[in-house]
Amino acid sequence: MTERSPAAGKPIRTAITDEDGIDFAIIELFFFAYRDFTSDPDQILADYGFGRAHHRVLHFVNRRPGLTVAELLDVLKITKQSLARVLKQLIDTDHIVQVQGLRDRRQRELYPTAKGRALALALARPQSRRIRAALEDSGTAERASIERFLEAMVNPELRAQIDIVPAQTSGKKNGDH
Amino acid sequence: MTERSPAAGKPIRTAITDEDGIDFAIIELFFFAYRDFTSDPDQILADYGFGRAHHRVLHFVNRRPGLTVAELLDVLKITKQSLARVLKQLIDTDHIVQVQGLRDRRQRELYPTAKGRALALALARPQSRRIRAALEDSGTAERASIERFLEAMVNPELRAQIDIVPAQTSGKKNGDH
DNA sequence: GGAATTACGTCAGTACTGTTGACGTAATTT
DNA sequence: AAATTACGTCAACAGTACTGACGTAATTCC
Repeated sequence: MTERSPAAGKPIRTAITDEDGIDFAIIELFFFAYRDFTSDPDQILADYGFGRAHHRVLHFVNRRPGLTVAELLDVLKITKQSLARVLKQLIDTDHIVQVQGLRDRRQRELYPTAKGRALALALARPQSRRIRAALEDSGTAERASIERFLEAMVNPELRAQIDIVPAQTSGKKNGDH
Repeated sequence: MTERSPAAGKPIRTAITDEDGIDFAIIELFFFAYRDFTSDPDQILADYGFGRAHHRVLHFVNRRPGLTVAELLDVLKITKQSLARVLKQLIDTDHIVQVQGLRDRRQRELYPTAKGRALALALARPQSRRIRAALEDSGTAERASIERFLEAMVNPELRAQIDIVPAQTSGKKNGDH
């Protein structure tokens, strides 16, 4: 009974290889890297009784203050109901506030509070530290390669989402005059 | 009532920036990239009634045939109970077989069946295609940078897990004579 | 050889995040 | 005035993760 099921297929004893041109090396690296990348904030979130979903909402509301619920759903690619619970908790705990839209009063613009801003920063800090460490000996060229790669991994139709953030690396700040 | 909660904090209307040296650009790219990276296999898995957990188990059993349950738990960093259901389903559907360990008969060595091997390949294919497309115009140097970066993102203590896979890029196959 | 430990399976209970579908309301558009 | 849109909410459910506990067979320790 312990051995194997009666009519089971035979065990394959050779490791899967890069046959068929499958890039297992990067597939696996990506899995490990993302697992550890998310583990840092997870520990902080646990103190607040929050999960990864809260983190994502908090992140994007801080990155794009004033975005509407519909826009947030579109960025996160989850359903309204999934967002509802999480968003409600963030509002109840005063991390996020809703402001009625000016143009369209049906819309709720989402903004972080000072508390929400602080938490978003606290969550991003270890992740950024990890990235900085990983790029330690890398020059700007390597960094550019990595950014290009990650961007190219995103579905083309959705790449627009990435660029919504107000470019602020250069001197171009707010104000359009 | 629609406006804002009574004693809520004031909305912050400026976007979070790279102040404090936080690398939001890569944090966000990593999120989008991983989201889309996992979306391809998710669709295939749905046809089988499987989820992401099944994928991960299937992947590692194919990559390291003969690994034990304990080793698998260590790689996936999940608990026994989380693995149990998923593994049971994969065994019941004849994707994976257990073989009693030779050295230690308490251990169950896990092997893919032909069916399990085929599914693992089918799941990896779109991911590999996406990676290849993302690396399209990249040379070997860029690829190396990206691999180095991803590896450096993994917790140092756990980097050993990555190297367990039998190196097979070079001619060194099985057999030690 | 007997006791402790290990590897694994399993049961119970719970939490978080995600899904679909339906319904209501207020605001905007046609 | 009617249709549509943006949002909130309710119900029901699924997948994946957790903790803690218990049992069994095999191995190791003394």
